[in-house]
Amino acid sequence: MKKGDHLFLVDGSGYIFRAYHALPPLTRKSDNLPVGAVSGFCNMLWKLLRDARNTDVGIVPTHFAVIFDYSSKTFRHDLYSDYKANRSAPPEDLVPQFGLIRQATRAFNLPCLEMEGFEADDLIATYARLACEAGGDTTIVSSDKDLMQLVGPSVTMYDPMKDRQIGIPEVIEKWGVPPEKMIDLQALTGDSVDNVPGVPGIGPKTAAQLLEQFGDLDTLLARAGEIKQEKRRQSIIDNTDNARVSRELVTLRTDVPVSEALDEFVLESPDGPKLISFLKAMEFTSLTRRVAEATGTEAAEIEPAEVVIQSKEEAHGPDVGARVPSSASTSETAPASPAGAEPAQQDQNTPSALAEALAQAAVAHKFDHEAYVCIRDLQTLADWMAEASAAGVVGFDTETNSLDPMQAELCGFSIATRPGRAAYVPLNHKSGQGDLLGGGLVENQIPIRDALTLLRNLLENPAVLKVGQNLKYDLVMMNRYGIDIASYDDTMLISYVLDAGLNGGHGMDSLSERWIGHKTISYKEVAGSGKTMITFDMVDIDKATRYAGEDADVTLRLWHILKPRLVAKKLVSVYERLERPLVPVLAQMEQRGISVDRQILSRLSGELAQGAAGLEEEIYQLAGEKFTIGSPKQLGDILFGKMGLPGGSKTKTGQWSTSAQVLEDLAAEGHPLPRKIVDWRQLTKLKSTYTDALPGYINPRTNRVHTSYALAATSTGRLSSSEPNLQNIPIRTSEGRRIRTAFIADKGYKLVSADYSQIELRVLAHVAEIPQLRQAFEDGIDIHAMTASEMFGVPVEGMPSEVRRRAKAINFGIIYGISAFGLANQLSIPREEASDYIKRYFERFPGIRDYMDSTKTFARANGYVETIFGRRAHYPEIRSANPQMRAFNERAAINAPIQGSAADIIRRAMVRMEKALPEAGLDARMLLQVHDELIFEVPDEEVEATIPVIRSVMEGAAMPAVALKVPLQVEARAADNWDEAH
DNA sequence: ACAGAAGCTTA
DNA sequence: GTAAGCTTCTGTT
Repeated sequence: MKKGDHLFLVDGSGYIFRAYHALPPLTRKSDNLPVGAVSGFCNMLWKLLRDARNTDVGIVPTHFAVIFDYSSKTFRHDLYSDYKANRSAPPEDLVPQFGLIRQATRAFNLPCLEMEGFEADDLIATYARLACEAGGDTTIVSSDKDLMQLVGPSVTMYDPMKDRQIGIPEVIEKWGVPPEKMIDLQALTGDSVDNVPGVPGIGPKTAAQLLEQFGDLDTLLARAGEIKQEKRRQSIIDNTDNARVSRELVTLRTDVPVSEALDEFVLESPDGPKLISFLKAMEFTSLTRRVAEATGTEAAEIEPAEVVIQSKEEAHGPDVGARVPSSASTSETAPASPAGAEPAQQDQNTPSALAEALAQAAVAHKFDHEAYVCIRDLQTLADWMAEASAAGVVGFDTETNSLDPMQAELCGFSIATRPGRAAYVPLNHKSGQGDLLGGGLVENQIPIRDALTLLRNLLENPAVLKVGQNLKYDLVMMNRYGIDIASYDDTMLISYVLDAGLNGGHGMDSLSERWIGHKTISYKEVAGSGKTMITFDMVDIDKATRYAGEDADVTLRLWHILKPRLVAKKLVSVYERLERPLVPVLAQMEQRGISVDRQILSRLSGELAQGAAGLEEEIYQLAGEKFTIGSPKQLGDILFGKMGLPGGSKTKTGQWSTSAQVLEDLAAEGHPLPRKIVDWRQLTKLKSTYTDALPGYINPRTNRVHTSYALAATSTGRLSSSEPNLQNIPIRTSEGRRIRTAFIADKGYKLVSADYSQIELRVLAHVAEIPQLRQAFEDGIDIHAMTASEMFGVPVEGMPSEVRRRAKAINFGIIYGISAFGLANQLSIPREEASDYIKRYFERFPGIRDYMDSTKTFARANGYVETIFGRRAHYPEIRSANPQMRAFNERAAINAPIQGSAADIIRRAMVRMEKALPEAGLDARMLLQVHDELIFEVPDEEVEATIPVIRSVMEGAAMPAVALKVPLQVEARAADNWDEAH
């Protein structure tokens, strides 16, 4: 958010009531569902978004959010227990519309905000303040007088029903005081609707006159004796305290601990199909038509969305009654304070106190595996589904017969509704004693179709938050059974955002020990290990219930503990922008997989085998005996013992090093054997790791290779790929590149590879603000040649390639937290010479040294470093007393913001890409990510149209969160195989 | 059957 | 000099 930006904040709850009373009642034709307020709300939003120029606002918003009351119970009740006491419950036919209007907001692709313990007005006040501080303007879409105190030079209000703007003059005209005195005025007049006492006998006219006379409330109260009118004087003196309390009640909080940053409210173009789907479900025909026209969508082809109608008990909104989470109210045990947490002393209803109580309950509630329920009939399952949806948050876990979600079959699933309360639903457990065709199905399991029908309602209901641990697995799994999970959190990812780089990892077992102090049942205990390991469908159902129930229970508890910490550490937007949305994107990519040509690999494998066999003969000849070439120990004995070659370095275990570097050096001295070893290693490496292993990963069902991406594996924010790792497919040598030719597009498709050019150096130029680097990238100059020219005074024209090569190595060295030792090794030059290069580099680019020093200082002070998007990487050992350890952590800390920022950028690109391609009407499918490269499968005839979309999404991926001072450049090519596309 | 070291592949 | 994962060999469990 910056100067010139314009934020619209819609008072959603206020609008509901006004629309309900002002507009004629309207019901959905098919089932008499009341939807009058929803209709008014949708029309109002559409008008604001599409026809802003035709309304009195006349402004096109850049940022937009809709804000709701969470419930009527807020911190104000503790100031004044009678606050809003005389409010009656909302009309029956309004209640279901609370939830529908929130769904409408999401259908419009707009942020939908609410916070327990605060009124919508407090959130509005807070965001208006934040916008103002960022230099932006705000329009509050509401006509509520309670919000008028916020009006100012950069904040106006807009009444959408009267199409009228309310600025400073309008406030004065209506109330007789300027906006900044509205609080004092309301404190005097009170509010009968909200039961704010005020001073009896003082109305707006008198209040304005008194404030005019005395200036402000405090002065007025202090000098009340001067008031001439006897009754008025007495009333004010008698009600001094009431006036003060009233002032507190009407003062809006501008310091709500909001979790979303303004930048997350950037207005995005409406998603035509999504919106139309909702409008159709509501049966708003004329608005559906208008939206279809404006977004160029064919409405007839869109199915109505499934909308969830909330009951009075589930609905959030003003006056539907405070919801006290069940786990807080029913926890019998006295909550103990978890390590490092402050005891909750403040009142129970502030959001932080509530979260604290829940976190304590999650730790304190004791584990009772026998209490977990095993669900074996439909009615019990239905009851649990209802309990889960009433809870609003549910721990969820699937149990399957394989670690590979692309091959696994569902064995059952578990849910938890509050700490200690969980259930397992066995669906596909087999008995050990089966007939010849295999184990028979155990009796009394709910038929999988019936169970999934009920489960679907829960998983696809966006009003219920599903909490998983490594949810990508369950997402892929449920996807394969035709279910799309909506609204979810992943405790593994929350932990990763909080603690990347810290000890312990982010698996459920270690999180449970660390945060709850509870050791979970290990998988080994239920399924055994090694040869005798059984698949989960063979596990005894009682055992499975204890294990699976605990998984869901622990996951939900961890969520109660970890989620509030995101808020406290201001990492919510990292989680919600860079982690959570990537889960379904990666789930899709993994499910798509990529085609690999078996023939090419097997032909290559044969050639490699032949080459290696030939080399083996020659090696035995030269060595004079047969030995295991692949054993560095034996090889070392041959080379440095038997043959007496000059031994280079030794490894840390005291063995002779036989690394490629050592062997290359020996070869350069004219010894024939080392060269053969190097070549042999290359061939056997390619054969065993790639040509022989890859075909084994081809999924028999899909005929494609499906890698698995880990989101929470690296300290910097990069992804990792495994089983198979498709991020280290060879490219450097011509032999290796032949492996890439085996990665092919389907018939009628091309592979498109799009990679960021020099993204880490560009990030470095941005964060360290190096003018020459920035200029060079701006001008599209060869960056390594420019560096060489600056350092060695050699003109770029006709520069010897060796000079450029050295500069390139130095540029990379800088990114890796350079050391003279490392650079000397890389370039095979003396350490003194490398040292001299570095010194010269720092002289030419002093900003680099500043960046490195300030990063080290920051890391030492805080124990972590940050990317440009706020992701943290922890390096606690940077304070180590061991100089080697310390230096290593310093280099890692220097590298992490660079590598991590680049990783964040491509993550943002991937999240947007998954939406942008279909929005552009393209069938291109994103398949792979290799750190700075994305690989797509694109229909032949769409290649030309797709590449510009890919480029623009990738090149613009940092925006609008960060305006890079250096342009990003993406190179994209299409071909039949990966080798030619790259 | 498992774990660590060494070595090699990628960005 | 940063960040990963996989294979082989080797010694321990």
